[in-house]
Amino acid sequence: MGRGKVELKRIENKISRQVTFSKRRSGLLKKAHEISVLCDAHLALIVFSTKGKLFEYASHHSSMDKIMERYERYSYAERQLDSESHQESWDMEYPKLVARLEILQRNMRNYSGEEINCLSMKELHHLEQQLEIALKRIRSRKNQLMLESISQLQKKEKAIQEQNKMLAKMMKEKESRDAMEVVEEQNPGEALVQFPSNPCPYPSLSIGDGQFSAMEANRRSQSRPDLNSGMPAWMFTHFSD
Amino acid sequence: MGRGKVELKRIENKISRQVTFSKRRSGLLKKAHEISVLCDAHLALIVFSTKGKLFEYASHHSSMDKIMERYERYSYAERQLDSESHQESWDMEYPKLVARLEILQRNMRNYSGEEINCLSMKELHHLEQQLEIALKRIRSRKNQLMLESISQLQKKEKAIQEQNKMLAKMMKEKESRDAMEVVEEQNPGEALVQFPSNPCPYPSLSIGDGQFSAMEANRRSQSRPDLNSGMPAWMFTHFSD
DNA sequence: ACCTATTTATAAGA
DNA sequence: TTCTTATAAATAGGT
Repeated sequence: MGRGKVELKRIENKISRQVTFSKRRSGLLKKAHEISVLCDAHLALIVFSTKGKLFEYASHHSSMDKIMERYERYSYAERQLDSESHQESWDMEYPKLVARLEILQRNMRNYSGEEINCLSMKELHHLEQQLEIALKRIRSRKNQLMLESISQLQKKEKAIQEQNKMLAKMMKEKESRDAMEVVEEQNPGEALVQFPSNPCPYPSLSIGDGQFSAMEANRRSQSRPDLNSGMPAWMFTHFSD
Repeated sequence: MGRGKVELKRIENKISRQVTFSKRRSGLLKKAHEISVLCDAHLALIVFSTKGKLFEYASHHSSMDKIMERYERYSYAERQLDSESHQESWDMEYPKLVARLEILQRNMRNYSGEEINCLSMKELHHLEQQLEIALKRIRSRKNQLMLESISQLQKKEKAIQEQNKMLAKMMKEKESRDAMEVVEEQNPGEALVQFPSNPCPYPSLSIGDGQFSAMEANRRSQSRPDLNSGMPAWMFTHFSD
């Protein structure tokens, strides 16, 4: 509709794209409003421009949140089925864990808001089960992290012991060499036992440090009150944070 | 656009409302798609018909979830301020519990998004504890509902037994009266025992029905697959749903 | 932002 | 629901 027909493809000219966006956006919002009034439909419309500006419409009936909440509840069943298949593979990759947690949060949202006053027994029960699942997953992930940490620690322990042995051997050699020198040169001005200035030519190892750095590289650091009762603080010191 | 002009008001005729809905819905979805393609806009559209059927559109760029998530991030700051004030009191009434759950979700949201890839042990642990708290509340609420239900049932049971007694008494009286009549009138044409056409002049009572109607009045009714394993379905029959 | 030739959407009817 | 068609609306391209 307009002077010329338009192909359904991205408008390359930035200016006319912007103009078209503005025109069609208002058209879309208008039509959304019309259908909601004429047909008594509940609807929500969210539009982000290319530049990230937000425009939204929600029918008079309900707020954006209400509708999104309803949507999520609606599509819960399907999602559940989607993720059901992953149920088994528990050590799933991070992206999947992300997705799962996203769904979980969504579900939590569903049950909050004014409606929680009116949650039925069934819904409460459902929620409870979801949370139980969430907990299971989180614990499984925690466990995985701990096991990884333990195995890392064990590796490092081994490496350090290796180093120890080596050092002990070096020391012994050095001692015996020194003793020989003392015997041969009789020069008491020198220190009897002298380590090289860098006593450890091997890569420095410290237990429990940095083994998750890749994983946790761009985590935001936020100060939150620490509610970690039940696990003594020292337990966390093996995990970079 | 069409044979006649239309006023912007709810179409009262149910049939034409439905027809208009169907037509305009597809128009709206089409336009939504067009603007997303032409202008490279990210958008999400959710439509519920009056009867509760869901229609949705999400631009190719991102899933519905992504867009809703983005939307929520957008309006996150404001919400945060709203609920911040409720932070402290812990054993609170429902409205406050609602607020608390909102905060919980918030926290969950914090841990999701791309950032979740990098959750640390500490953060996982924190999350776990929050979920445990949420579970506690939900269970406590469930318990409360069950206790309420039980006491309601007991009340009704009593009332019905009361009624039974009364009916039995009435019946007995009627019988003896009839017997007397038979003796006096010797008229075998009439039924020997005749209840009034409405056998129960008392308000009809049914166990376990409607005791939560006020609370659950405006819950939407949607058919979802029942995932409530662990509690037999019949258990829910005492709760209106 | 406004204008208007055109294209599109759709109301009514079948 | 789907199709047809007259007409109302939306809007592309221009100012």
